Order: sequence, then C-alpha cells, then structure tokens
Amino acid sequence: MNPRSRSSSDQERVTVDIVIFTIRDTELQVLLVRRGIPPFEGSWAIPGGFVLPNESLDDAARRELHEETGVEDVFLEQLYTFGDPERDPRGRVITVAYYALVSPDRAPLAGSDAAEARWWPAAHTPAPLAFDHDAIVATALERLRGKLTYTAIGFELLPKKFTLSQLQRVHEAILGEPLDKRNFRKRVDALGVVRPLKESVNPGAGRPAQLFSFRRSKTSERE
Amino acid sequence: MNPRSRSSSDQERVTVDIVIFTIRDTELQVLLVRRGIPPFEGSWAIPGGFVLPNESLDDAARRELHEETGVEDVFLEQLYTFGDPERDPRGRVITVAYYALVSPDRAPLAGSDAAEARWWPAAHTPAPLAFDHDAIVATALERLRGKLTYTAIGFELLPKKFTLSQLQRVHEAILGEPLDKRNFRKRVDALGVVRPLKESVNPGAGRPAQLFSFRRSKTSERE
DNA sequence: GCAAAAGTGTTCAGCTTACACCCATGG
DNA sequence: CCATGGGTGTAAGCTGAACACTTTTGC
Repeated sequence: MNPRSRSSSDQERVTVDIVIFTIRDTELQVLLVRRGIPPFEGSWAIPGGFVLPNESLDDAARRELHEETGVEDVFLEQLYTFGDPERDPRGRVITVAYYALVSPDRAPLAGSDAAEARWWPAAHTPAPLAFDHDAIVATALERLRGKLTYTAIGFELLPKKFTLSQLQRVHEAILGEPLDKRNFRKRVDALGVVRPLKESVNPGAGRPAQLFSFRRSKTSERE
Repeated sequence: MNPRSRSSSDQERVTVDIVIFTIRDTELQVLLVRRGIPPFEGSWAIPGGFVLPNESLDDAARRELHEETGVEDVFLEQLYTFGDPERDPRGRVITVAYYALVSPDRAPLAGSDAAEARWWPAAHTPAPLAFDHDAIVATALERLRGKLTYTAIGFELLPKKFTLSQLQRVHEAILGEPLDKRNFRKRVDALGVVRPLKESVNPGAGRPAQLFSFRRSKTSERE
C-alpha cells in the first residue's frame, strides 16, 4: 500500500485452502486429499488452490469448494491467513484459510475429481498432514467450537429439515462431549433461529420427532 | 496447494496493512498516513507495505509497525485478509490486515518517517479513506470492541503502570459509553490480570490512586 | 406391554446490573 | 473546608447447570 516500503520481489503466490467439515456417523469429519506429487507426496492435505487473478478470496474459496465437492451455497467463512516463509518447501506461498460446513446429504462420499480424496475424523487425521495443515485444521476446529458457544451453527451441517435431536448430536460431535437435552433445547429455542414445521418424522423406533428448519441469512459472510 | 488447480497467473501482490490504535485525550485514535502519489493521492490511508520474501506475515506487520511508529513489542494481531480484485485500481493486491494497540507514552506524536502522518479519532476518520481502508478500520473496531467483552485488553493501550480509572477510561473510549465504576473494578479483579504495585500516584487533585501492572503473556499471538 | 427415542419444568448457584456513600489528598 | 477524583458493598434479576419423568410410536 505504502509506496516507500515496496520490496525488491513483491510477487507472492497466494492460495486458498479450505477445511471442509461434515458430519458422518455422528462424528465430525474433514475432507482430505492425498497428494500425488512432491512436496509431501503421499501425505494428506486439505483441498485448496491458487487464487485466480480476477476473483475475490471468497470467490476463490467458493470455487475450490465447488470443484472439490460439487456443493454450492453452504456456510463458508474466512479463518486465518498463514504466511510463514517456510510453510511450503518450494518457496513462498501464502494461504488464506477458510472453513466450510457441508451437510452429509449434500456432501459426496468423497471428492468429486480424480484425486484420491476422503473424509477423516476431525479428531484423528492421518498425521502429519502436508505443509502446515495440521495447524490450519486445529485453528478451524477451535473456531468452530468457539462459535457453538454463542450460535447454533450446527444447522449448517444438517439437511434443511432436521430434528432437535439431530442438531444436538451435531453439537456433541463438534464439542466432543454430551449435552443435556433439556438445556440444549431451551438454548436453541432462546436463540430463536429454528422454526417448527408441520411435519414429523419417525426415525424407526420411538416417538416421532418434530421437524424444524432454520432461517439462513446469508451463505458466506464476514465474522 | 493443490497442483491441479493452479492458475495461469499465480503471482499476486501481498501487503500487510495495520490499523494502529492509541488513546489520546481519552479518545480512541488511529494512525493514518496521507498518500503522496496516486492512486488515492491526497487521501488518508492506514500504514502498510509489501511483505518481504523471507519474513512471516507477523514479522512483516511488526516491521511495518516499527518503521511507522518506532515502537516494538506491543499488542499486534491478525485481523482479516481483504482480497477483492477491485480494491486497488492498479491491479490485484491482497492485503493481510492487522491491528495494533500502542500506549500513548510510547506512540510518537505522529509517524516517524517523512510521510505526512497523524492520529485521527477512530470514530471520525477523514472519509473516505484510500482503497477499502474504511472497511478495514471498521472491522478492527468491531474486533476490538468484541474483545473487551471477554478480556481487559485496554491494558495494551496504557503505560506499564496504570490506575484502574485510567483503564476504565480506555474501555469507555473504545466502547463509546460510560461504565459503572464498581462493576468495572469487580470485573477487572475477577479476570485476575492486574497486580497492585506498592506505589501510588497523585494525579493532581483528589485522593492518590493505586498503581497496577499486568502480566503480558506474549506480544503477538494467534487469536 | 415393552423398548426406544421425543419431549417437558423446576430448583439452585453464580454472575451481572443497578445503585450511593465515605476516603485521601491539594489548594 | 471544599473540591476532586479514588475507593468500596449489597440487593435484585437473570442466566446457566443439574436433574427425572411422561409421551408416542413400532414391534
């Protein structure tokens, strides 16, 4: 910005990397791709790619997410920017990390393109991940957990219609600890973000459950 | 990161811009520099500069801050990364924004180098600022206010030794609203981050005030 | 009628808020 | 002795945590 302090080599390479979360088997999982080429050949990494010249960072993240999973219009938020000069052995690459929440009914079984891709339990990724991706995943987890304390963001990991028990299981999966059913329902109710539907579902055994939906305000936004 | 999605032109220009806050006259102020060249010649901007090839983003921010104000070892935290392709009319420039808190006893009257630089009330900057800097300052203010609700970060805007009344005035300046003295002191006490010293000061009129210091854990850290 | 999951209220403790007076000093 | 800012306690309301039983369905 400031013309005085321009460096001799002021060109950098900028990528966008995305921690993509989903819920499978009542467990929080992240999408990882296996690297087919060096550096870190054979290691698992979070998906990402270079930012194109005419797209915003949000657009780049949305595009990457779409390329990788085929989904659009899901929760996507900028996380943190990682710029240690040593983070990529090939040279200076700055990455703007994002995280996304994808519901299991929309998330493919694995990545959509040729690369080997699969979901891993967020708590047990195949360490060490490529580059500084362990740190990025850890930061994303921290942020996601933090959000649960003042929002009911678990919505974003569920289909449009869901039961409160499902929502509770999502929150428990993220926090890694059981929650009290009554208190959970009171808090969700107090947040005023769910709307009961006229339908119920019968999940096999037991009493049928009321279905709810939530009012999504916008998809990808500033914190 | 992902070799598949590399763009044809994967070189970007990356700057670090810093919203530098201080307290002057019991008012929250930000340091702005006047641009001497296009684009936005004559407009005010937050200080910043290009990231050097071998420094981390944190290092770049620290360096810029030092160049601009002469201070070191103050609170400095990454804020958000702005990458709209239209944000700089000269072409694509991504900026990693930081914000810093500088105590008035260490902050110079204005910027230390040749450029025209001065402090402006954070609530009344000379709009519009250059580039997207209005949005960056607004984001920084939001973050700073948010932090006050669960930390007593006002420390960082005061000298090493300070009175609780000073701290309260800092918080009031940031929030823009008066706080109850007794509740404020209880909360600061509960946070357990201040240590009473053996000294007092007499600030002119009235009863002498107890001095406190705080335990700074580390200077620039991940949120 | 029993197994399985859904749904619901109350009590207690801790925290936040509102609020008013006395204290130590300088001039 | 008065003006100035420093310093303190208490009651009320609210919020978060703990806790157990009834309801509706499928089999």
